[in-house]
Amino acid sequence: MTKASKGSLVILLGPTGVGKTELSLKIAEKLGSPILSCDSRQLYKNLTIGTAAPTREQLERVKHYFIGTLELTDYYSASKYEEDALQLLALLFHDHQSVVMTGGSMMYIDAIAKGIDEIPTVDEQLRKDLQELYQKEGLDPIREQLRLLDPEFYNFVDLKNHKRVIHALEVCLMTGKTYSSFRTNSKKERPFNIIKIGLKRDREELYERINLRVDQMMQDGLLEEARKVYHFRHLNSLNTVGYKELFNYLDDSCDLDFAIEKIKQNTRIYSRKQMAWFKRDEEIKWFHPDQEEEIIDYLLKGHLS
RNA sequence: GGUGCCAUAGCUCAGUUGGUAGAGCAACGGACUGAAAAUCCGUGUGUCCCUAGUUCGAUUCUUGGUGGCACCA
Repeated sequence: MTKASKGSLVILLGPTGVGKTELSLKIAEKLGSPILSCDSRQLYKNLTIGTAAPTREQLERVKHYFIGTLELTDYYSASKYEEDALQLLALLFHDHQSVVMTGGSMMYIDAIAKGIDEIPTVDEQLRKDLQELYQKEGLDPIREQLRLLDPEFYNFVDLKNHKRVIHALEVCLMTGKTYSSFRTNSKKERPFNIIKIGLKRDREELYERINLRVDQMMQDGLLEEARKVYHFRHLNSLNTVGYKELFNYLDDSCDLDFAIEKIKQNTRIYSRKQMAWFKRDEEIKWFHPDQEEEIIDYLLKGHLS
């Protein structure tokens, strides 16, 4: 099989607010590609304003996948995304030479580009039970069990991070094997080329865009959107910047201005975490979002098959 | 105009019986494989308002300013 017949996945990544959506449309139009969203929150229905999902007009310009396809109550994960996206890509590469993937969910991107280890999905009841134990007795008894069942991971893991500790124990209890034994950390081969384009702005510029975007979201009716999903507030899908802060306001535990400031602040912090993650990825070729021509040049001259 | 109180980190404030200072929040750095917009870890960034004294040494005490607040006119 020649390189040319494989097809190319152009991954457009970068921190929130940098300008991925608009640029992804231009590039997809230029390449005649569909867009595959890689955003752990835009996947959900009814979160369009707060997640800055593509607008109806934008969705009409280019065919999008993985926007608003999940119910707020649906369970989802990076590994499920890997599965779903790979399946879809196999289909799309039948009649497209390239597909544009865009989004900022770091682990989802890596799940596609590098793969994620095969770890069994945790049984719902077991998760509930451990959650209950954690609520009642704290992390100590869970840590202790993990120490006995998987000393290797116990020594490796951040013991203060309850999510990691609990998940490792879940897997141990469910499979009867150590969690470590599932962690191979190997890079998976993909049947397509991968080109990573990173979008970057000066911090000051990015922060200003984020602040303005939050104000715009409020004008567009974010508060109303949050109110509509308020009764689902305990779900993971709504443990999301832009919603959790407004839920506090709706609970009467802070005033609206404070909630809005918190949204801005938490979005800025999130953007930094994204940059910290992306910084380590040496496969990324970085551009400013205004460098549309350069990016397309880069893709056409030798990088696209 | 008079009297009193205050001035310390980006903000709100502790504190130093005289040996150049510390909390919360913010800010910043990092980790990250099935909940990841999640979760967790780390870091003090400072003309202690200015000036002149006393002192081996002043952010701390004294003098005089400047600014703010309160009360009295």
